[in-house]
Amino acid sequence: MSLPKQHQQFPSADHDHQHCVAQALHEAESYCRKRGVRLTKLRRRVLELIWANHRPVGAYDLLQQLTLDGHKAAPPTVYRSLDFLLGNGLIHRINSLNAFVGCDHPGLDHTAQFFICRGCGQAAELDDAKIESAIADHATRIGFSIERRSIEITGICTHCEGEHSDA
Amino acid sequence: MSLPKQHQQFPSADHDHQHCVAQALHEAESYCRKRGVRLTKLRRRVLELIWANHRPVGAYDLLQQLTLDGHKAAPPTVYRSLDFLLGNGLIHRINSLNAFVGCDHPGLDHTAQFFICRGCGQAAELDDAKIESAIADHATRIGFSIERRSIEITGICTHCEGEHSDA
DNA sequence: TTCATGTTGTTATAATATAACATAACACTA
DNA sequence: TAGTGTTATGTTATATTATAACAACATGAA
Repeated sequence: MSLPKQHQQFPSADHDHQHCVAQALHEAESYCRKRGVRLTKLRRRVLELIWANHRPVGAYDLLQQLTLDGHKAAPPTVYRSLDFLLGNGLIHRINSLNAFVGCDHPGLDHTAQFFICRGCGQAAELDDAKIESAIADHATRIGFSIERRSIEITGICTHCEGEHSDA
Repeated sequence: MSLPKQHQQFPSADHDHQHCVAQALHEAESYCRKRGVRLTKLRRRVLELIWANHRPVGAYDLLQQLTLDGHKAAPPTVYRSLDFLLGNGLIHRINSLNAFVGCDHPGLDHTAQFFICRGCGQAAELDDAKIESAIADHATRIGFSIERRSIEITGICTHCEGEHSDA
């Protein structure tokens, strides 16, 4: 029972995950209301499924979950919801995994870096000012105008370290 | 005529690209000899095709090039060469583009960051110590053991800025 | 030459993602 | 509240990216 947000940290195994999900959905609702966009039932459900844990989820996993719900869905159903959620900053895409993970502080223009544990599969979203400024500085130096970042660091998190020798 | 290496910079349009390719192939050969691995004709050709310019290239583009060569190739042919080149640090994979780009300073353990211009499609490979140490510091702080990095910054390079209003 | 290993060929298929058009839901207004 | 434009979803087909599995060939060492 701890770590109300995954922000900057890997959540411990016993954290109150129901709280993460509830808060994420609540924030998404208020955020969409504020922006005047519609968090439909389908989109809300997809977001909820993505938040099932702190691991990035693939589009076809989501599709399978929807099917288990009894929702007869096809790929475009999922991808359109994902596009909406991405476009409104409610989720992030993890390119190195072709997968999607919830964002715990919705907002279009925040930067983000991900540490991804190959042991437990969890992803921690960071917003490290030093990393961001180091990148921004380099961009300035070479006259590059940044539009998007994809910063994905893979390895082993503190909880998994030592639990198994390697894999 | 300038910029013998793409390192840290976007190459200008008129740089001596033949030189880039020749040097990359030469370095690859000596690197493979040193490591005792075989840069076969096919692998060398794939590497050469990747170095055709400073833009990341897709696997199926390479396949098409090989076919134009008269080489009747199938996807595994290309992917196996790519695996070899990746495994020996001769190319990098750009996850956000599902594409591959030549590495100009072969070596397995170097870190790398990419600035990718959506105007000209070129990718500049950086090795910025400040970015790397900012990431390493954060990893240390949260007890994360880094294995792989994928740092891809998309935007507009200095050569493309101003050339066209937007797209 | 023979064997072991590594490389490439070949066929099939998996996994991820989008195009294009039809239908349904919603929300505004007359 | 019926009509209308817009947004969202359903549906079918297909594009794009990547790998599995096994056969054939090449290379180098004994």
